[in-house]
Amino acid sequence: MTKRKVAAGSRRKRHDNGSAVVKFGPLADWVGFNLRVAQEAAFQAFSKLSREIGEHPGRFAILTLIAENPGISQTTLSNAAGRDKSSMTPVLEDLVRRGLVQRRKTDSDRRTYRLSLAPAGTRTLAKLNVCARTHEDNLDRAVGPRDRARFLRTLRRIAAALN
Amino acid sequence: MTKRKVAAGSRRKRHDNGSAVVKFGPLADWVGFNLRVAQEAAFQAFSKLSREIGEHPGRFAILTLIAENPGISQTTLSNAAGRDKSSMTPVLEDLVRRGLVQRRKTDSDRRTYRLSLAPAGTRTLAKLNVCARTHEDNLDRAVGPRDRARFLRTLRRIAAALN
DNA sequence: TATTGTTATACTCTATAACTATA
DNA sequence: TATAGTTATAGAGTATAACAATA
Repeated sequence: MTKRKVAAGSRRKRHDNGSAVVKFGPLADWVGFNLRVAQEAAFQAFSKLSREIGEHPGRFAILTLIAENPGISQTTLSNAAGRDKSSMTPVLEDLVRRGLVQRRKTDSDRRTYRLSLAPAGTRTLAKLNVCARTHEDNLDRAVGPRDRARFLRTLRRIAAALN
Repeated sequence: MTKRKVAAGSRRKRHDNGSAVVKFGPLADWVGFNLRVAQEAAFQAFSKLSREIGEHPGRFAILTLIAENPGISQTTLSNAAGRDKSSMTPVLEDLVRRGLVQRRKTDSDRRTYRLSLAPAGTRTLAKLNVCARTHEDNLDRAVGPRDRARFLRTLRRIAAALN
């Protein structure tokens, strides 16, 4: 497509069907920009895998956090996930409605819910873990086994430094 | 840990004001998860800097791409930014309205616009570049000068592999 | 017929503030 | 007074499909 016989036209972008060569300039060397592009690509890839099993990609972190911290409250969960508690309400509502998460009131403080995984939630999380494993294998291939530990350490340092 | 000896209360999370210690389990070792957390922290930090000069963080990439490719069309720009062309319409509308970007029709193909920076756009981009420089300095400090090149290479490999 | 850019529309994700019920 | 969770609402940011003008 757009072959053009080599430079018959005088313009750099004869037809410009949207696939013209674009210069990224200094953008190409900024860590921030490359971080965003890499994360977007990775998230898209994981989204695709999780949609194949009929699950939202964002549910993976939530279900894992509940599994690892049975009895956790919604507020604590929100903070761990880095979101406001009000953002969690519809998510939990969905997970409870679909029988993946159990909510029970405590006696000691009847304002809070204690969250835990229902059996269906454990099964869904297992399926999401398969997705994550596949995804991680793809990432590891891109990162390379030698650099993985160092790469992880760098990512953690970035998160720690900019918070 | 697991000190308990103090243990006046019988529960691990007496009041739970949302700051309880949370276990991240396997999440903590997934590259995908750490990539997301790092990118979110970095994006938040850049957002703060750009909001301080009254600009949306997302405008930085757009203005840079236009500056580096004067005469670029909206469709080409959209593809370079990885978004649908319809997503670009309100963004460009805003930039043109504020006098940062110039749009002119071409003679050769009167369907397309040719985009370029107006003087005000060049000035705004310069200010955004100062933000980006500051941001990049913070990132570089977290990454470390030795690892920077390797880190960038890894990010690019991830983006290339998962697309 | 195909493409550029716009419109109409809708969906996701997120936050802020006000509210309730408890504490 | 303060906190847990909900509600109402709004704002980004994005996409899909249909469209008018042009190729």
